Amino acid sequence: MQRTRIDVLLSEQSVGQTVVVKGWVKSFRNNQFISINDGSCFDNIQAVLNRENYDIDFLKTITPGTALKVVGTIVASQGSGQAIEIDVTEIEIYGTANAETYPLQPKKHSKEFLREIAHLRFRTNTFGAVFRIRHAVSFAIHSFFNDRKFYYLHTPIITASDAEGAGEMFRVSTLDLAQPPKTESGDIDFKADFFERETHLTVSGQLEAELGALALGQVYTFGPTFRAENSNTSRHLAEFWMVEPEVAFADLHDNMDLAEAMLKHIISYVLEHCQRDLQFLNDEQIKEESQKPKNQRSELSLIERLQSCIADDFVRISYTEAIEILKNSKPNKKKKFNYIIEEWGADLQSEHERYLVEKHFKKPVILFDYPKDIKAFYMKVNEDNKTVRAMDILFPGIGEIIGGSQREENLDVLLARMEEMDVPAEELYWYLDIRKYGSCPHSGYGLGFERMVQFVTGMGNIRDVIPFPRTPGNAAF
RNA sequence: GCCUCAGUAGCUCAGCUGGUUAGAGCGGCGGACUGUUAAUCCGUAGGUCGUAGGUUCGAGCCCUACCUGAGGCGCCA
Repeated sequence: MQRTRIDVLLSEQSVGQTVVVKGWVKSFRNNQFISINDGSCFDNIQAVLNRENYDIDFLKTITPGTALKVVGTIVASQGSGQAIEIDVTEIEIYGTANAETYPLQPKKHSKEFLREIAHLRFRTNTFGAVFRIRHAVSFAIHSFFNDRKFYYLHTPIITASDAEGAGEMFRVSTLDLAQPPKTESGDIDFKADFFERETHLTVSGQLEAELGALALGQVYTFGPTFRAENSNTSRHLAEFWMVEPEVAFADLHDNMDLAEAMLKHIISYVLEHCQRDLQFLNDEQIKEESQKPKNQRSELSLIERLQSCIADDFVRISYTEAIEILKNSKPNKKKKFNYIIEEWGADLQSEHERYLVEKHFKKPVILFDYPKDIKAFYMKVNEDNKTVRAMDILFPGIGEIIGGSQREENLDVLLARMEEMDVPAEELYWYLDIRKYGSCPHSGYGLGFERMVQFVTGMGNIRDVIPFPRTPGNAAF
């Protein structure tokens, strides 16, 4: 007999039907009630057995974590916690979980502890919900771009270019670390390496995505990205997933429109398809915050925050306007900021971004037209020759979730910028060729996938929204 | 990389200004009960108080170094 998934069983509620359910024991009460979860949904099914029919030593092997099969009839539940339950006729145990050593107890565990047992944390309510939602976010991204006729482009993970300027890179090499081959001048001889040149893990697929966009029209990448920065924060990973759409003939405003529509699509999709999981995370966070003093609690619950994000247009203001707001803000005047905003040109710190999003506007903010000196070489220079067509989308609690720009399509201007910023033009000849032959205005952005999942699930630490986080000093599992 | 805080039983934590046998809840184990909802009740075991030094008659508590974790900052997505 085919097994029935618990999500199907709970939604169909076919009383009288005989079913086979396979899953893991959440709890076993009274030697009679087994709560079983199979990962198909948040909720468990309660299997009820007649303890008279079983040996006590057999019943003792049914402990939290045990994998088993039950066969039985769906009946209306006599208890109040659930509508239906299974009247068990047969149990088969696949794998026991020794209660003396199994670390997951039916009690609250800290996220830090669960991070140390990341191989088991999927089995908890919280992480089950988080990883079902992570899947939904991923699926929503693909459906959004597919519906708009974007092509999913797989850009390389191993890259030879060291010129992307997006941070420290991880080296890829098959050379003997202890005794690498040397050139006559004593340098490491990468000609002897696997790719016959120096290679690293990618820090961005953008440059390659641009190549695709200028032929396929509109493309997006969605893949792993690696940064060897020594970043120790709740929103940085050394290995993370990034979504990078790139659109030909799009200017910065088209780019902002696309990004805002995408973010709203993802949020709507999750609100519609992950109700039960979201409700659980929502309630957990209310419970957690009830321990805190009132002024530290969030004004809106998780679900309210998500709903408010899709209800209104995001605020769009230029960097120059943002500086004016910040200059005149209370924390700036009272010198509460660690970095006081004094003049145009200052790079915004996360405290400033948070002020704009969380205090001043209380909704997502898109900042655009940044000073060129604080932005990357490939961003299009405005007519004022002071700013570039860059945009960052700032989200409450997360900060920068998207960074993007219209790209510089003019070859001479781009070359001048690369010269200014010490980006070696020879290495990027292929990137420049795009400006030489059939260049056109184009734009794109990068979305930090885990930051999006963080926002949607309300998880405070990015390490809790990726199955096996890689951070400085940590690559377990 | 910098700053701050923390590390006590398997987990979550208490342990007053340094004072004698280091506590609780949950979990484990043994038993009772039986339509339970992280079941309940009774009993019981479990700790080189992160590691290494030091101060002191005496250190879980004070000092130094290191390790680990968390929060904040920087780098960014």
